[in-house]
Amino acid sequence: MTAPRRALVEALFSSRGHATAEELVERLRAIDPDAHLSTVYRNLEELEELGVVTHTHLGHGAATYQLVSNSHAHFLCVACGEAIDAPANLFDDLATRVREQTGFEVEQSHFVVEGTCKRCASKRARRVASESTPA
Amino acid sequence: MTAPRRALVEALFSSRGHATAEELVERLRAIDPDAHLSTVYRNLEELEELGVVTHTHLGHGAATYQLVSNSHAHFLCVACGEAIDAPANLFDDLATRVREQTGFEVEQSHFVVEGTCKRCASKRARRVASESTPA
DNA sequence: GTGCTTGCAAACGTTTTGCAGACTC
DNA sequence: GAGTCTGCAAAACGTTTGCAAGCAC
Repeated sequence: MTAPRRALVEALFSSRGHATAEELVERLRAIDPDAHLSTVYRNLEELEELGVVTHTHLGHGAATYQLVSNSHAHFLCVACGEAIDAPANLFDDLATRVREQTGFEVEQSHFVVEGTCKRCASKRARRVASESTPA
Repeated sequence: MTAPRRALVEALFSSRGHATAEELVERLRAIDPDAHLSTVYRNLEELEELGVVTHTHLGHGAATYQLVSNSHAHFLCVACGEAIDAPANLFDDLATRVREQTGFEVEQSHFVVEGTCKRCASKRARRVASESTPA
């Protein structure tokens, strides 16, 4: 247990998910200005093997890392790119049904459901409505 | 409509999904050896804007591209990395429930559900069983 | 001929790797 | 003292961009 590793775990604890490696290293640098990105990646990899941490790819950019105990599914809006935490209970039935039908064990905590968020959906609905009632 | 573009659409049609940009350019090169990756990316981007194509990030590597008409959800096994096509009907209830509870419009065709496939799950079950009954 | 499309090469952002020195135990 | 972990620099990987030449219309 070295100092950077301890600091990384603390940063993960205080981040409640959605933390990229870049964000994590910045938090470490508040404590140790020499903290390095590759160290963060190496430790995250190790923590992931130990089953303590998962990562998620939200959209195109960098992956976000979170403690398994904190992890949850996400809704990702393809229109505005916003990531929304999904209530876990929504997926209970799905997981059961998938297991019955296909034998696949869904890991609820670690995936991304894409679509359109409320705001963008209603924006789109308004636009469509105005287009179909020409001046 | 240029030759490479036509060839790309044909390649997409014949690929039934799961085709990376790299794989697509290779298929194009069977017809035109000079076909270039950046052309593929540019055309895919355009086709995506037109709503003809979607892409999905399966695991860590390159994104896979598919025709919207061909598209479907995927199960991705975190143990062996295999991508399994998911039956679409599994997500109908989920989509309805999510809309009701959160206002989010799930786009069923374009996401990845992670977990453990049947084979890896039973492998794991066997391993756990043998560990708990020591010689 | 105009304007969009291409191939190329070089850049980009994220992640991984090789190495020598520093650390933990 | 042995072995792991770190910082650094450089590479790898997928993707994007600027540019000049080439093509469709």
